[in-house]
Amino acid sequence: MSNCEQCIIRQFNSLKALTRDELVRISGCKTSKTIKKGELIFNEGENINGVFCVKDGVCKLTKLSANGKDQIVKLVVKGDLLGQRSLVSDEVTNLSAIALNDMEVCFIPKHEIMRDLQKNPNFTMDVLQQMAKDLKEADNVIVNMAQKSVKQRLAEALVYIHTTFGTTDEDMLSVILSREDYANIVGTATESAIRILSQFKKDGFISTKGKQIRIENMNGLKRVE
Amino acid sequence: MSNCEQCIIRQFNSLKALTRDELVRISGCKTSKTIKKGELIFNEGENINGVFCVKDGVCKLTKLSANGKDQIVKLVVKGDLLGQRSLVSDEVTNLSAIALNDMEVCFIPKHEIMRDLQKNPNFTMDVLQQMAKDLKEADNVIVNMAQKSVKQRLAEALVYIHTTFGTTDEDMLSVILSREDYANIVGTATESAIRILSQFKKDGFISTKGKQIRIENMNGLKRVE
DNA sequence: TTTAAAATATGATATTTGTCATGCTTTGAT
DNA sequence: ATCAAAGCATGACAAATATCATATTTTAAA
Repeated sequence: MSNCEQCIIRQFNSLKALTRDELVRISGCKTSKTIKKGELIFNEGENINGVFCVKDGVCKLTKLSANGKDQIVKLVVKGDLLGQRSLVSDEVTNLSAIALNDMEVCFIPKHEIMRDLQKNPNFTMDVLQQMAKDLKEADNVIVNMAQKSVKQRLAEALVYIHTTFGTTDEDMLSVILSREDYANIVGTATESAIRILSQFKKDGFISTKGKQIRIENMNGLKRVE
Repeated sequence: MSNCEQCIIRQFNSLKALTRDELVRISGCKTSKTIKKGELIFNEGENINGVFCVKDGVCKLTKLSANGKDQIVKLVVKGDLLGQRSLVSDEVTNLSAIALNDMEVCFIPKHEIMRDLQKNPNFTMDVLQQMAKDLKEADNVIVNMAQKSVKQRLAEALVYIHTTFGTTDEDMLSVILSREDYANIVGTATESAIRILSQFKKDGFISTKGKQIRIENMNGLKRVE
């Protein structure tokens, strides 16, 4: 059983605000999980009752819309805490989480961490700060959705994924998404996403090798209108 | 000088979690302001350094997009706290706030309320809950923006404004927005918003009298595709 | 009250995006 | 290795939305 106190991942999220004693207790009650690519971590409408600390891998947070399509609301990176909102509200979650590659996560039950949330102001403030940041990002997404073209949004998504998740040795984006995923990030039809990616290839902005994508001209993408 | 302890508005936001002593102190340092319709309360990029407790009136939170259009991200009601995020982060605000009708607000300086945020866990938890709720709503807006048609979004906006802000004696929506505001809520061209409102009139879903709008057939609006 | 400016309305047209159809590739299970 | 299923690609067309032009109405200032 690994140990939260020694876990480096902690530094990247609100758990860094916990004291040594709190960490020891959390260490004792957490459960580690391995999640395979494509697996569901939790589903919209479930009661998740805890938070997931993402030690490795990436997952998507999606929400089913009325027309039956999934919208990807956020990509969650290594280091993030998943399900923070479940700590604060007793409602079921409004999002689903699905692994985009193999993941390592620790699950910390709500009732254990709630103690800390109530007693350690540093921890609470950190959670609050994280949520404020999420909210600000959500505002940006709203504005982009409302005011930018599909092509611009897709270009930005590629840049975002490049800067956030980085590249492989061959400069390929290290997070591999299906064309449908790209469509669900920018909120368009799958065919439209495919067409625009093809266009980007013709323009020399990207190159592809199977599902892998390499950005060839970052500035080109940033200038898309 | 009015008194926070006796103020009913408090019941509608996180300030309800403050103790009597805390309220007395807040009462002493707050400033009341009257804001006229159309006036700017704060501007994107400003350091607001406090929260506004909205005693009366409605305002819009907007964000300027790259193409020069304002996107309305949220409408703020009587009872809401405005600028909560400034408490948590030291960054300048990412939004502008503009009054949609005459408003009464109290401004509470950040350094005063921060004390409470750090010392009263009930208050902190309440702020946290409010932010979690805002975040959930923001997710819904993202999905709607991405997946629904302009017509659907505009229909929903009308229903939302009806249920949230209510109507006058004559059943007119009590919040009066320009067509441009409607366009900026749903993220479309002003002409498109105007056209769709005209269509809704022809369909008998709404009637208008100047800028005022009356919903004539709520179910019709809810069934728009 | 008059009058200019702003907001609303609507037509014509261009552009963007979605939908349906069909063929080609890749992937993964047997 | 083979084969079906899933994913990718692209054409043809339809629908939604944006843009530009111009008239009409409303609003607010002098």
